[in-house]
Amino acid sequence: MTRKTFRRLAKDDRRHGLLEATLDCIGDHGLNGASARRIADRAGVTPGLIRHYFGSKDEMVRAAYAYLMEQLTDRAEEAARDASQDPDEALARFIGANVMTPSLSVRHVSLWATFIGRVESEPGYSTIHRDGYREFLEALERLIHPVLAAHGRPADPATCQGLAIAMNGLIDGLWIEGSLGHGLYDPARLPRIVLAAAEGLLRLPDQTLLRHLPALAPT
Amino acid sequence: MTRKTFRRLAKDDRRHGLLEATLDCIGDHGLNGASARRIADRAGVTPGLIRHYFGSKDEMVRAAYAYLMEQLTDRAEEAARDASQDPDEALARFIGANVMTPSLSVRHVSLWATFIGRVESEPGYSTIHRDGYREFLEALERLIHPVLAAHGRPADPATCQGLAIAMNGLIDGLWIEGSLGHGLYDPARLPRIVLAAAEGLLRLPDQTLLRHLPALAPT
DNA sequence: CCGACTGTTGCACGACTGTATAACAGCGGG
DNA sequence: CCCGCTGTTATACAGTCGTGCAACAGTCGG
Repeated sequence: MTRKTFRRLAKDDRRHGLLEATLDCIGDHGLNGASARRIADRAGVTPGLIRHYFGSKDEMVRAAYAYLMEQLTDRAEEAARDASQDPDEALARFIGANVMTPSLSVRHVSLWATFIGRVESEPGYSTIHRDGYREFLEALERLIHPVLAAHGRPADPATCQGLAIAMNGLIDGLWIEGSLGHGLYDPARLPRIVLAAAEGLLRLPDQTLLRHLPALAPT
Repeated sequence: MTRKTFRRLAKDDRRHGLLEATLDCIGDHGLNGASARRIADRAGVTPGLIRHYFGSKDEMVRAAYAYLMEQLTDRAEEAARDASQDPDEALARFIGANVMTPSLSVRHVSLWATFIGRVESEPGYSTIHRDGYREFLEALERLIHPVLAAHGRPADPATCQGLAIAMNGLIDGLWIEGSLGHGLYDPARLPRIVLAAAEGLLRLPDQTLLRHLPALAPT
């Protein structure tokens, strides 16, 4: 009986590996099938390490949720930062990025949904959810405001927030259904659909956002 | 050791009771904590009955998912059926109903999300999801078409479907975030927000849908 | 009122769960 | 080069999981 050989990793690398393995297992098998043994296996370690790094499996799953939300919001904000100085284009890029790969991902949606399903009852989840949602909403408000102002539309905070709430709903809903790829329509239609809808939602002139569609072309 | 007294129930009543208990447990404890013993307990029976009625626990959970989706789509279509002959009002009622109680329910969203999280990997779930989604989408198309036609807007099938897809996203997203009640805004604002957004999305004149807001007042 | 059908219980089984703990071994500092 | 720190493994444990099966008892037709 020879003992398994191993490498000692930097604290953050090991944590990172365990969190990724946790998300992989939850995505593949649900919170149910994501047992400590399976996760450890996927990460290439033994279950005891979970205790060492996170104290308990529950704590690790909670950390994985926060880690996922951070990934998602970072990616969205990065898409907006890529944009040129044009506020219209920035908004179009931000909105469009959410319904295209890599954001349009069945893995991400599955994980997101799995955690959302536990937000109500699992202690600590609601805070993680609220923080992620608020961050997304505020990013949206920051992008919407200059666009409204540039087109001479009312842009007071209350109006902006209401529009951001609606826009967030639109994006979330299309992101979810698009990612799940049920085959009822071609997901390639989504960027056009979402930008057209966003234009209407904000009462912008036709093509204000849609004309930036080519800029969204797959990298 | 005295044996538990019991009543023999009609097949459908017992099935129904088990499905409700399944959803209750999944809502409270997730797919994880919804063990056969706990579900049976909640239904007031012993775990053996699950095998008798559904063959296996997995099969019962699958049935519970289908049962939930049926509940959700039925409720939405009922809201539209309540509407008067006015297409605008019918659409407004349908849209609004989805972001008000009883549809706006953390229990329903939690259950829905839990199942969505498993659509990719759990055999049989994708069919249930697709059927539910298609039914919702088609209901939306049927409601949108006459409204577009009445206001002289293009209403060809492709346009209608694109708008229904966007509208479904809008409704879903607001339903989810609104139900979770994270405290970032008052959910009572949602009917106004969603109707205003829907008007813009469909390029309808102002107040086309919003003027039916009072008709949505809590029953 | 009784017999029979079957819905329902109670229990046992092996597999798997999370985690506590002791022993081991990789790796950096001297 | 080797010592010591600690990241990592291996093992044990009590609890829970889903479910197969035999016995019980409610209910209905006669």
